[in-house]
Amino acid sequence: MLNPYSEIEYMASDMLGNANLLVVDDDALLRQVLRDQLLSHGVGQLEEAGTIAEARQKTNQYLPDLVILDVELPDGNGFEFCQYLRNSGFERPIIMLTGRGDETDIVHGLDGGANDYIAKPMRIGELIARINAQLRQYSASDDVRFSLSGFDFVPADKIVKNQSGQSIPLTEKETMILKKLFRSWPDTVTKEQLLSEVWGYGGNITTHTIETHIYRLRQKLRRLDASHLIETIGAAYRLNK
Amino acid sequence: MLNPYSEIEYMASDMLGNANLLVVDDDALLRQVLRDQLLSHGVGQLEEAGTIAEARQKTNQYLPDLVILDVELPDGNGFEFCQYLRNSGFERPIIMLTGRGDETDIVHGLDGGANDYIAKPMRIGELIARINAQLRQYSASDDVRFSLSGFDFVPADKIVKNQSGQSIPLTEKETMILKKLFRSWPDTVTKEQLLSEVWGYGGNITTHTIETHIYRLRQKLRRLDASHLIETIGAAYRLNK
DNA sequence: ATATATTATCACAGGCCTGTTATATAAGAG
DNA sequence: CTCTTATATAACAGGCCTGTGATAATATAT
Repeated sequence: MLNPYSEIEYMASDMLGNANLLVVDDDALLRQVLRDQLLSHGVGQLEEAGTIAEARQKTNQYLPDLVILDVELPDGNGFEFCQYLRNSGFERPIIMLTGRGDETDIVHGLDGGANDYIAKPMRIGELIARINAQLRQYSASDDVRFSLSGFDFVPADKIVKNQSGQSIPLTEKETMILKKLFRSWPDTVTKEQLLSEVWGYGGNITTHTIETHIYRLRQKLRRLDASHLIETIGAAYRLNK
Repeated sequence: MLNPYSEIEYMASDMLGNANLLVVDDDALLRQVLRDQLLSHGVGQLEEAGTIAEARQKTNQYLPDLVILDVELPDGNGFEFCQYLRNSGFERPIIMLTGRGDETDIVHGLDGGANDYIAKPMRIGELIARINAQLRQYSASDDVRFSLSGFDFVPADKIVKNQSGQSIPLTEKETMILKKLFRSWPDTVTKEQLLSEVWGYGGNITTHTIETHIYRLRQKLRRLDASHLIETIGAAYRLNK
């Protein structure tokens, strides 16, 4: 299981850049501070809500990658909204924010489906780090979805969608290849990387097989007007914006 | 995406009972406190290490589901060991524990691959809740593995292993069915649940198809001397210890 | 510019996956 | 105990997946 000979250095990736966040807090001043800080840290997209009603609407509309949720809100409390989200099938990270740091509150929040719980006044660097940690872990979950320039890829369903709602089914191998490409974006992925990631050690496969699979993927993507999505960079492939 | 009509109440499941934990701390007294508390909360299995060398050995030997890791250790620091684990391919939750609650330390720990970071003296209820939260999230990751009475199931590899090391490959559908069964254990899973979970709405499938798949699964399991693993309870199935 | 190597495209075929049909066995009702 | 229903077992066949062989197009080198 453990491979002590790995030569790849662990690097905390900055997930914030591709993330779409929702901040739910009735304190407009705090929202502003968070907005400034998150934007300056390069957050992908940022939505805000001051009430639970608004949060509910924005969650549905934007399907954020992560929710930062205050406990005390004018039209209800965050614990209930968190549970509502979980009951609705929302599986993405929720970080609760609160003025009270009581242990019972923390336990309540976490047991209610929150992934993390931070007491106010929070330190912005810690918050960013915790957001990154949550996004990092979520990116390894089997609920994860990827989006790039309007195209949605849902590994669990093995489909790619375009903005018009057209959807194309993928095979197992195609899904694994695309997953690797999305996870590595904006970096390139060599054929050797695909070999070891998708086929593993047992695979008695040449790189030519990969070329064929890429060809088939491109064929399917063309039907979604996404023929440009996979580009060839030397002996590697990369997703193109 | 969101399904506001879900009738299933979100329930924070207690993941601790099936978990195998490793506590790394040089303070024997603290370890004892943790051991008592975790055992009284029904932890599955508990290993301890006082040094990094010991931790390294025990991680390899037991492959714990979660690591609780102190920062200051006699033969090195926890940050480095955390990174070592990540570099080794260890993807399971790591919760760092430390006397210092400096923001830089927290950021350092989280960016170094830790999933959570708690400052000492920690409150035991919070620690338990955070352990549960991490295990809960990990159980949705695509790295997850399941074990029951000596049989290992690795969804990502689509295989089942027994203790003698024999391994049987599973098909896609078999893997999904077994995943649902393991996730629901020790509860039963009705055929209707399998229908909606594995085939979803589009599936024009009768419950008889499920019976066939269960039959095939049992056939494969028999080759591992695990014929007893799937039992029939009325119109439902369940994993048997 | 020509030769060589790499990548893209296309067709083929074996094999595995999977839902169905058919029959046997077991469970449950009256 | 008998009849009825549900579940288990077994064989079948169509279809999809996937690696490979063959050829065309493109890139790279000399």
